[in-house]
Amino acid sequence: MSTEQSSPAQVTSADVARAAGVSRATVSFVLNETPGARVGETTRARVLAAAKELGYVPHAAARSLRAGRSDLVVVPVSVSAIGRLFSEWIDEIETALGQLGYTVVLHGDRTADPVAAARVWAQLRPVAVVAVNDSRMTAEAGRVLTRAGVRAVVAGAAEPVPGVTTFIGDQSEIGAAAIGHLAERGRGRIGVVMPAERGLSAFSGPRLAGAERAAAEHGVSVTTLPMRYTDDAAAAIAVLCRELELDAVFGYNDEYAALLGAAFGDLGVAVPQDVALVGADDLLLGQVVRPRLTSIRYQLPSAELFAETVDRLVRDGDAPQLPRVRFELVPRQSS
Amino acid sequence: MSTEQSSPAQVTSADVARAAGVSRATVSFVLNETPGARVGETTRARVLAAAKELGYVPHAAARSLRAGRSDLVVVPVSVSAIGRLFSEWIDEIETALGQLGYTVVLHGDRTADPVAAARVWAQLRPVAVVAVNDSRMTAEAGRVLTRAGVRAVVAGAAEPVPGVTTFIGDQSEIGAAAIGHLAERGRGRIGVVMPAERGLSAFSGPRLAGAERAAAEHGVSVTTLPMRYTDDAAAAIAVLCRELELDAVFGYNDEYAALLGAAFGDLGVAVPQDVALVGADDLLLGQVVRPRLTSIRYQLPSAELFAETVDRLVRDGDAPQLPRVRFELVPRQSS
DNA sequence: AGCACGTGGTAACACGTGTAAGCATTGGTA
DNA sequence: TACCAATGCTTACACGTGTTACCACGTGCT
Repeated sequence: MSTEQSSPAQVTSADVARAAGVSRATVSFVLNETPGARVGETTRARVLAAAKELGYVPHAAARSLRAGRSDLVVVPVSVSAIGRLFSEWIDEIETALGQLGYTVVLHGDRTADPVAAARVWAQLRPVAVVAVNDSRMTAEAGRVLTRAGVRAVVAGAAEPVPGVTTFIGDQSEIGAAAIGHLAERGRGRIGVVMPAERGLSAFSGPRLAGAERAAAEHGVSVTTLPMRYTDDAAAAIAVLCRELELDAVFGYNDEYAALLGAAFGDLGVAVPQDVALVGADDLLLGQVVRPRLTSIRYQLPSAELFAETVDRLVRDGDAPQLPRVRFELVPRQSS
Repeated sequence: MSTEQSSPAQVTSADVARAAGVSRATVSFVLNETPGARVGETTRARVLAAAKELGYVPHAAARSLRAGRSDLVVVPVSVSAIGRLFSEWIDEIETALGQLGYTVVLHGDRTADPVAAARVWAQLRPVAVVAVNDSRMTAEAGRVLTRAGVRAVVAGAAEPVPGVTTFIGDQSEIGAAAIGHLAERGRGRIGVVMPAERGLSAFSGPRLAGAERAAAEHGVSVTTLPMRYTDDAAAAIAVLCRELELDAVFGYNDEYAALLGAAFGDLGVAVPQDVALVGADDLLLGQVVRPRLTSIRYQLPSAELFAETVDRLVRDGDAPQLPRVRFELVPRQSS
């Protein structure tokens, strides 16, 4: 009944060695093309054939356990909480790091406690953790990771995080730019949309803070407008804006601003005549809606530069500073 | 200079054992709360204190190597290639599986060859691979994974994949529903947008096939319109539609349809009078633009049910069939 | 013959963990 | 006193891999 060739549950390099009639060490030399090792041509061919025949796939855990380090890069990010801008950037970073030989995985847990989250990442013993837009990368979280042998700990934040390679991009500048622009256009009673969705507070908090800072400078008033990303919520906020007699709204980003803009239209409120509207992130969506949205554009560092920086950190333990993220206002029809 | 308490590069359970003055086995018993093990109360406290003091984090690779299985679930998905609908669903699946004790990671490589991709996933020796919207989960890829000890291999596809737990949702029904709707409204010369973006062909191919099938049934004509997701490309396609005298367009999904709808507006082409427009995926975006987009709604199984199915597959090797994905046309102003 | 040396390969250890098996001590019972 | 059982802990092995050290075997040179 049972045939000899029924393969074991897990195909290991020992199985390949047995099939090729050589030792396990030889298999390792052939499959990894180990520089210093000498293996005969016929043996090499026999090993490769056996590996292919058995469908051998190396065990990354065992490999990294032995090597003392993995090729894993963990990127904490909640897929539903990022717009197109960051999605595409992260996609490019994955590709760029992949070409450098790293295995990138995204991890989307929403553990609130930074240290608990860091502990989860640390369990995987990655060679790098890259929190491009995750506010949980605190100094203490960084220590947990460093202690677990993570070579490159990178965070995007407004200010340097001690012990962490910080990549500076101050979201509050976005809020400030939006309010400054509206104030210059003569608006004085300004609403600021705060998304109620989970996972977005890392962005919305700083944007609001920047808005309030700029409002104080320009002598205008700011009202926070908590809003969920639904049709009904937008309609309610539009009504509220009219009741409060606001003459401008900063919509957090283009998605929320577009939704609110449509609600204004349904209500007969003219944009920008009655209410000026400013979005952010410069998504294509802002050019799909009418009136086209005034927005604020990011200039993120190229994925290649970013990947190279991570690679340097892993290999040398040090790397040149990444350029600061720059923001630029793009005026369109809505303000 | 050097103090005794400078901790080693990697804190292991042996370090904890040394600090607590017990054996490594005892440490394992305490930290894992091993059912059959008996450890005294004072010893237990000493171990916990030492672990906390040293900031010990277990090594997932070593653990799963010893245990023979990991708690990893790999979800192949390119973050930039999915809309809001799938993003939120995947987010919920992550949460649900996380509560069942799994560690979910998203992996976004775009290796074209299914077997090569499967080999990359297999290296991580996950306990499950869940390809909810990845066309690379072929029968052969499934074999590679099964051979590597993956217990649950799940795929979303139009037809059952041999050897893989398939979760049926036929994207071609979307194209068919759109064309059927347009034909019933008296449209006869219909364009079908095909996105040129990488990673979307898994969706667009079946949708086009369904459209062509329905067109043959209803005796209407179909023209494919390859389009990138940019303002300029949409404008060019709009001009093309006018030249070809099309009276309707199925826009692949709401995002592409909205972009094209705006281009029609700029060109003075009236929607739906001159050209009817149908999107898909029922994104909120479709209700943000004017006219509101007729769309096609998905009904995906709940994340909890999905997670439970994966869990069953892992534990029992078998699970009840997931409900088929249902599609429903939502008529609005654009058609 | 004796020696050096290149070639092709193997044996054995280490990585960090979980757990089965075993050992010492203690208390209770015959 | 002798034996059993429970308690509390340790010793030792296995998981799959990479790599260092070593061995066997020619072959050419002195």
